[in-house]
Amino acid sequence: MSTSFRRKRDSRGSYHHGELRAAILQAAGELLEERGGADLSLREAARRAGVSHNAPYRHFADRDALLAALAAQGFARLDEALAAAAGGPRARGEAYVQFALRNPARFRLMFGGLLPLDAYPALRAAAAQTYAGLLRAFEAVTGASGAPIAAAAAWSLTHGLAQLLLDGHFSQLPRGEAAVAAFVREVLGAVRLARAR
Amino acid sequence: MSTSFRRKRDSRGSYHHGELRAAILQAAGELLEERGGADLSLREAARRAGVSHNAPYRHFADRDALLAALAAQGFARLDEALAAAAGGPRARGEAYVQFALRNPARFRLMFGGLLPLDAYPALRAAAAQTYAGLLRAFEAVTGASGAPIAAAAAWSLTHGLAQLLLDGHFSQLPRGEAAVAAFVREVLGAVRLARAR
DNA sequence: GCAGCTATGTTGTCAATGACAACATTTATC
DNA sequence: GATAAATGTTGTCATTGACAACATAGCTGC
Repeated sequence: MSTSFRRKRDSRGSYHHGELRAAILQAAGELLEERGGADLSLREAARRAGVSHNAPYRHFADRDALLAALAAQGFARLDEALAAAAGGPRARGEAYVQFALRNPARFRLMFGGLLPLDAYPALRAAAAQTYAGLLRAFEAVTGASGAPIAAAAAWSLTHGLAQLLLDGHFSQLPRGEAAVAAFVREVLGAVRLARAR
Repeated sequence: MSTSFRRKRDSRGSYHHGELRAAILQAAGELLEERGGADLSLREAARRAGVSHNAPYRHFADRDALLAALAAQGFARLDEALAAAAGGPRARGEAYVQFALRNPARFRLMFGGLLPLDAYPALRAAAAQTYAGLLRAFEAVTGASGAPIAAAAAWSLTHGLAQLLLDGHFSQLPRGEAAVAAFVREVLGAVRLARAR
């Protein structure tokens, strides 16, 4: 599927690509999951998209800007995954962890601190939107006054669990997706949020 | 202080450094907090330690090995900080978050997934020891059977909170160390761990 | 239809880096 | 004291991010 939009309308190699920004994002996204964010090179993404080593600079100011775009894309996808998870906060938590485990490099890029959030307003906005969705979900449960703390606690719990699982810190866990899912349910279920005062 | 052990016993530039491994670790540790783990270069660490660009390779197999050593050092320091935090699990949680906020780059290196944990047994051991300490602390509270899940939940909560704070995801927070500490207490306090079944 | 403008790719180049190889100098061992 | 093993150094290479200069395509107004 990736070659279909490589050249615009004729197969003789035309000078302009036409969809290069998207093509680079796509190639970089593949590289991201293959090699991790730290080893993602602009030049290799360009090679994979079939363009010269400097072409990406027309669409991304520098390497960090490309990473930021990938991370923002990640937040958008996470939002979708959370929205699709019907059920209460607990179902959302499970979806959150599942997203992390299925997109490890992407997730690490989003939260690994490689990128200065403040330098990329679009990225910050994407992250803020994820948080806002979480907050709304909690306001329905705890009432508006207790929501911020409850949401922060729930997000922390879920996020930390995802991160620690990704890093392999629960090494006593049996292998297998089902076992992990059960563990996640158990951990999330072990927690009660105190009522707002 | 860093120059005192630079040359062994005479000030005429002797060929052998004598404490190079420690000196490189020290220099790299400084660079880590200044620039973050992603931009830490072996060559700059060497320069800072006053040796040639290739000297570090006598003590570290490659760049990742140096990072792994820094991370392992980080786990050891975290252990100390946690052990020093008298009081129940909650005090340990606060100490954990505080460690992260005071050593952001180190913390990210420890948990950022830049290093494949399994490739560095010493690193894995250091991380496992931190977890073991946590487990012990919880066995005293919840009894042996409920401890693993309770400890996992507590660690997840604390770790996630630290990570999200580091990334600046709670942007509505007022600035200042005291305000952050209060927020941490509030979030950690909002959670109750269910009793073991 | 076409003259020029702007966006988009390309080639050329540079300094920094990680890594390897070959060599030099110490320090330890017998 | 000779000789081996450690430890540092110099030399070199391919890769990379970034900048500059150039080339080509597609669009605009006429």
